[in-house]
Amino acid sequence: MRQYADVILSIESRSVDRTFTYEVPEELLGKLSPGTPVKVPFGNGGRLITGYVAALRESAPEGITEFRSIDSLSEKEVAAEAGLVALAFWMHRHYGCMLSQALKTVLPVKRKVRRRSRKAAAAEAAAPAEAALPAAGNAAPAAGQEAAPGAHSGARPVTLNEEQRRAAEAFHADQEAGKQGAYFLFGITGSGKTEVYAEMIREILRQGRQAIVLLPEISLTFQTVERLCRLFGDQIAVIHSRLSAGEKYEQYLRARRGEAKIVVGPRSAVFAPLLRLGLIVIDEEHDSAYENDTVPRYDTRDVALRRAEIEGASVVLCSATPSVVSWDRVKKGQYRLLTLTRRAAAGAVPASVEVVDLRKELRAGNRSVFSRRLRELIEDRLQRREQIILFMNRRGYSNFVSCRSCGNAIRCPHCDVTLTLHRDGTLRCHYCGYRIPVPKLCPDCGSPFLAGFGTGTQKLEMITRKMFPEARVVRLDSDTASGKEAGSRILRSFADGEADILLGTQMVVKGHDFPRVTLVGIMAADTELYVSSYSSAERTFQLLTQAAGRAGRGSRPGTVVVQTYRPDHYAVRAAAAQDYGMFIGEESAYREAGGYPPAVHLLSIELSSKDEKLLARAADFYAHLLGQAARPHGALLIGPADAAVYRLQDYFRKMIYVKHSSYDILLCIKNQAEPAFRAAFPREAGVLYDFR
DNA sequence: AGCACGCCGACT
DNA sequence: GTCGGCGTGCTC
Repeated sequence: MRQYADVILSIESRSVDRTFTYEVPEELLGKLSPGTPVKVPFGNGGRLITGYVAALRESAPEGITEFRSIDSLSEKEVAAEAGLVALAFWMHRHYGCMLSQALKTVLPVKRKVRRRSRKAAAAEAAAPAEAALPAAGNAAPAAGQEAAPGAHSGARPVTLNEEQRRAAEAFHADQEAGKQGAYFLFGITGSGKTEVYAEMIREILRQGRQAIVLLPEISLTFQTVERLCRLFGDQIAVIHSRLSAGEKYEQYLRARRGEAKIVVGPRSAVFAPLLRLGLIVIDEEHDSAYENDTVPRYDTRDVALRRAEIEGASVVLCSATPSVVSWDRVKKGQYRLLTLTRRAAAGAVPASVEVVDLRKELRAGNRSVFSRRLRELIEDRLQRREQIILFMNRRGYSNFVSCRSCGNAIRCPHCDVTLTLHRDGTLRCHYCGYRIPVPKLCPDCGSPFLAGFGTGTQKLEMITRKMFPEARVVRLDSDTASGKEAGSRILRSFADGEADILLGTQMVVKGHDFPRVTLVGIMAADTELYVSSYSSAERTFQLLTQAAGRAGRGSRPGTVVVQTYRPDHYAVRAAAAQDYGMFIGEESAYREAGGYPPAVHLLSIELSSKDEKLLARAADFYAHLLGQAARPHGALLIGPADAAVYRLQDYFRKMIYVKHSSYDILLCIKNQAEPAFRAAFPREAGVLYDFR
């Protein structure tokens, strides 16, 4: 009996982007399965190429008579789980990337751990779970939370409130009935979602299965990681960005050997090779960190759902501010909804929110970044020795520097954006990193009258220190958090009460639990609203609600001050009212009327080139091809149009959009038009596809 | 990707 | 006359 194997080659080229069928030699019969790495002869020279078995077959495919034989097993490579191979095929189809790219994405990177000092190795052997924690972590309890003696001994029971218990029991009932499925755990900020999914994980462990917990950014969610480590001890393998490739691989091995039952990590952990996957938790489901920004541009939420389907596992998405797409699926019954409506900490109630109209402040003669109300409340909190968070969605010192004589703002020579002034006297591009010292004279007209406009976190820090000299202030943004563990160190010191005011960008609002914070100030609520994107209102609402959720998590009630020039905008009003229903109602109507996801599926194509003329020709040609492919399906073609930032790092960029109610039809249109485009522009223009 | 075959310019 | 440019095409 002859056996054949379909093999995916490790060659990244569209021309070999399919499987090739080889004969299985006698000595390899029974030794191959989907995911086995092999060496195969390929091409005229018959040189040996690494590939992965995709499937085994008993009969040869039609139309081919001559077969080469698999040479040998490839010992150097890591074997893939069969489920992950299936997932790679799905990603190949769903995101239009090459099979080899999809497979590479799904496989752990095998690399040796560099030899460490004997001391470090000994410490690790003594406390394996601690080695898995973020470097500075070591399961130190956060302020206001109980220390957990003997945390490493295993799972510890937690008491859930009535609501939490009901949510967990709904999951348990389904599990006992053998029903796998997708759930949406919708709970207001501070309602104790972590405890609920921890309970679900416990159920999965009881079944002898394993779980994956996905978090948006590990360094900024160290509190959640620590809580999970306290609950599950050394059953956890934590994957975080500061681990070397070898250390990551070691954690995956622990999971595959079954030593670790739970893998906690960022989006790439959705591919963790587990023996018996039972549950994937996606915490803070709405976070844009779940969208991969390089090829393949996968959406972790969809990958998780697909992987769970392949392996017969369940998925739980969690958020206080569900993404519009996920909520649409809840409404369509694709996710079972579990709801938490009350804050879990004893006596904690949702914060009260005050909206301050900055236009009125200006009219009243207050030109400071602090409204009178916010200033008053900060003074009050400082007096009562309670903590404050200030959120400002822009880093640097001044937004831009412009000339008072000719009015020109100083721009990046590589990107179509203005340069941001930083306190060290440099002008920086936040898109490409370009930096120069601030010029003495205007580069356009030679005038010495240059001035910075707008406020970033650095300037806010300076103003805050000046206005509240007695306050201890720390700043958290990508400038101060650039070091190894700088981000979590700043957050930890704030949690330990070493500062009164924490100010910074998005990073300060990401799901932290600081019970002593009773005031959150949102300095400019509407900056995001001026970004021209169909999802800017969604991002604004999420940001404001998450920021508001940082206040009043302990026993003292919290207050949130939202400063804005757009107090009438529904994203601001809904966030102030902490009313998700109000937001989603308005937002769904807007998406429906404008023809944006989830009302339709949207394919965005970004073309880029250093050659502007060539780019224009390529974009026109591709739009023409796509138009031809789209017409019979009645799909809508938009563009080509210049990207929002037309020039980025010396590359010009144009966008083409295709809209249709069916995802499959969008894929089909892309697949139909792409070969002709590639034939005409083989490599001069970069193309990036994004399916929503 | 890599390696063949293939048809036009300046070199020992 | 031949050596070699890289355009096109194929690889189970």
